[in-house]
Amino acid sequence: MKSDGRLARMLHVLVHMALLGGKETSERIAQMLNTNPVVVRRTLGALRDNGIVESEGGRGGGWKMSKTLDDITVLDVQRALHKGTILSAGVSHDHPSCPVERASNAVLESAHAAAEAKLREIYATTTLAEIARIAVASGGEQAAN
Amino acid sequence: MKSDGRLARMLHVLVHMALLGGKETSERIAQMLNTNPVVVRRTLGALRDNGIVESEGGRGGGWKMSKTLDDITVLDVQRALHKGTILSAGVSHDHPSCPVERASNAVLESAHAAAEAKLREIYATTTLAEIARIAVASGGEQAAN
DNA sequence: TTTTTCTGTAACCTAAAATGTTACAGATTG
DNA sequence: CAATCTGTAACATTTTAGGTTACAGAAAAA
Ligand code: FES
Ligand code: FES
Repeated sequence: MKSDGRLARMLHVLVHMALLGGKETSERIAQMLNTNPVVVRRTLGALRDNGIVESEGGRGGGWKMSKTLDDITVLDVQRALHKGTILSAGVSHDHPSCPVERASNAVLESAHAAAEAKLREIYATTTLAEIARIAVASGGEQAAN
Repeated sequence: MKSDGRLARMLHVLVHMALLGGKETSERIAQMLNTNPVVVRRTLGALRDNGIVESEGGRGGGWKMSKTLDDITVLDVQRALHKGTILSAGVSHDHPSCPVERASNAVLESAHAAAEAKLREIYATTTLAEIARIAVASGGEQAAN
């Protein structure tokens, strides 16, 4: 498949919106993401349904944040975009009654569950404010670009 | 894409081969994986190139293990199948000069690196013998199936 | 009230990667 | 030589994110 870049893109957009003032239109966000307004509406729509941003139609409308960067974690955005687990184990279903297949799957699933726990822990303790801080700190020189 | 079940399948096949005697043909393995002999050759071929199994052509040929279950870890099989990292962060490349995009990507990559470290640690300390033990212990009753 | 500017969706097409399939070439044994 | 295997090439299929086109509807502005 094409790799899933929604989480990275949404983090980018949210930090952008918070840092550079207020409302942004789908068209402008599409330009900064190098894509199409429809893709933006689709993806930001999921964040709206989870109370992270708000949208307003009509002239002068657009998107704005519903929370501050301090009140949004990476995990919040992740959950808005994908229900269910973050990682998946890639098990096999070739011979469901076979104990060996079940044991193999169980080992892989348990390992992935441990890795996912680690990932969720980091996502849950990383706020978008932290990303903004890193960006401001590291991007000072290149900001004039 | 279709989800990648190669690791799970290969664990299954290797434990099967070790437990149920010696040589197996691509045709027989394909039946137990509910697939095609060509898929089996492709996938087992990667394990052969990494010294985990050996193949022999011609009449009476087939596949057999090059090591014991104790000497193969899940990580060995993983590395034979995929070079490079296990997890990937799904970063964005929409605006490479933007410090915010870079910070977002960096945070995601670092989180995934931590999760991957956990995963590799488990893979590296789990031998196929352990999978065999779990299968034998849990599958006793259903083995008659 | 008409025009302009936005969002919201439906209904496609495209891309990428694993898997499945068909068809042979080549090796090895009997 | 015949039979049985592996090794590959060359497709077709499946899945899911992303991209595109085309409108409908809402709201401000004129
Ligand atoms: S383009 Fe606006 S923050 Fe990156
Ligand atoms: S089919 Fe042989 S071990 Fe599962």
